[in-house]
Amino acid sequence: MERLKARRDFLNTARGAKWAAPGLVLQARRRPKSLSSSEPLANSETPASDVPARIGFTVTKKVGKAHVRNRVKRRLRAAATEILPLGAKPGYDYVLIGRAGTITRAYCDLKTDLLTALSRVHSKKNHTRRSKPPSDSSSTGSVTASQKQG
RNA sequence: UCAGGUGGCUGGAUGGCUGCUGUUCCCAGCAAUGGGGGCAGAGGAAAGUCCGGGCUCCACGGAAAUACGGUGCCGGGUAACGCCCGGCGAGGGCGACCUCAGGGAAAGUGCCACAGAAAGCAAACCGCCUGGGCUUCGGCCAAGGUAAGGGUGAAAGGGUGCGGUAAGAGCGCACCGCCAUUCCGGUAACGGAGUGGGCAGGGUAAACCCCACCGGGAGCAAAACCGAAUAGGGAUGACAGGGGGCGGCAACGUCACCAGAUCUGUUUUCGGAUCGUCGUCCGGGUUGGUUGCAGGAGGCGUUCGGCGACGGGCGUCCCAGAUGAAUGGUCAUCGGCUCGGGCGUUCGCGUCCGGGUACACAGAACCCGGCUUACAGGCCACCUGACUUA
RNA sequence: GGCCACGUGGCGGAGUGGUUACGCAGCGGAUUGCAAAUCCGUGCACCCCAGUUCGAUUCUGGGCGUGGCCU
Repeated sequence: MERLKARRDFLNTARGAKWAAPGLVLQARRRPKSLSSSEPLANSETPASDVPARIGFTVTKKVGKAHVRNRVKRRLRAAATEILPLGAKPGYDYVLIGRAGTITRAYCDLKTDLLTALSRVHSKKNHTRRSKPPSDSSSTGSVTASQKQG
């Protein structure tokens, strides 16, 4: 699977849908054609379904020192190569963010975390983060939030 | 047996499934490429970036000097070092052994708060003593000699003891310390012995400073090469703006009109500056790619020289090379750690059963020599002290 | 990866070898019918560990943390 390498792609993906599991955080976004930077071949004639999904990893310094971050990235990469061919959609960019609990979480739980995060992200794929949150949050909370914004 | 000291080593193991990077071989293919196999793949600190080099670029006549920074007992090792080895001195420990930025304070300057009479040049607050004067006989006054005692302080101008004296004082003597000098040992730092001097010269140089030695600056994101698309720069060639009317399907032709936009000086009048489209060429070089980039002050073994650091000879081996960054993920068994229980015990622990487990510190990024810091557990060698037994 | 700078109350921010200013914030009081403003008073600090020194926030060494630059 192709990897995300440029900082611009990571920032674009962070504007998409997001789901936080106990073991990881998943961000996903359908790739716009004009912003596909690292692929000069992807012109407008190829449909989006032929463009493969891409995956990137982010582990910040808050998680730990260098060898801890390496280990977190390896576990996320192993889980992604197992799970993403089952649940990833073509034309999407995915970013997996490691957390402090990634290194201690059991591997099967990590895989279920990734599966639920994929389904959650795809269920709210039409909404960006700026729009109203989906029906998970209670109605009173959304009302107060809208009142505060007003 | 217990308690220590020094030096060195190690840093979980095996297997199954499934991945990554480099390299090589085989097969298919014109090629691009695809499939399969073999081999190699993190550390003692890879860390901190604190020193020293290699290498690259810049500056420069070889270089030297000023400023600045660093180092600082002596001798050796090394490419070099602030590192290492051996020795010396001082301090600590019963000892094995450990620690030390360990040159110069009689070249100069500064500082030593508070307290204290006095903080650096010698002086005298309370005191002590002598003779004199006055006296209400309690003492007081001025002169002189002292620095033993008190008090302050981190520090008060050698220390202890004896003699000595009106009281005292290196005033005299003994020992210790200090200074100068001679001889001996040592390459030297330094040590030992003798003689002389009654003793001057407080501390601070991780305060300025003096002396000796070292240092041109920046760093592989250095540097070299290849090199698009877009925007922008330079040269050159061609065309020159806007809306309207008329003719024409359109391209375009023609007619008159307006001279444009931005910034700015100025009260205004009035000025000043910049700005178009297309083609070709040149130069620069952002994403990216290649080199730099792993055969090196290399590792291992052996032998010789040396107390040692280390050096010489011989043999043998090629041993990570990623770039959003590979060297793994997961499962099982064993091992380790830990918890609970049973048994034994020389009370240190051993063994059996069951449970848990995150399994020390920590991830190469151009390379090398050091230093510093972090580190569960385990192993080896030598040495010291105490106790017991023979 | 490489190269630098800085750590002082809750916050900002001076300072120097000898018990650390100042401002805002906090607390208490005065003033006011009640508040604000004003005035008075008060508490809270030199990142950590060693060394030099009689004495370290300062000087030196080592850690830890924060920030910046090169791309």
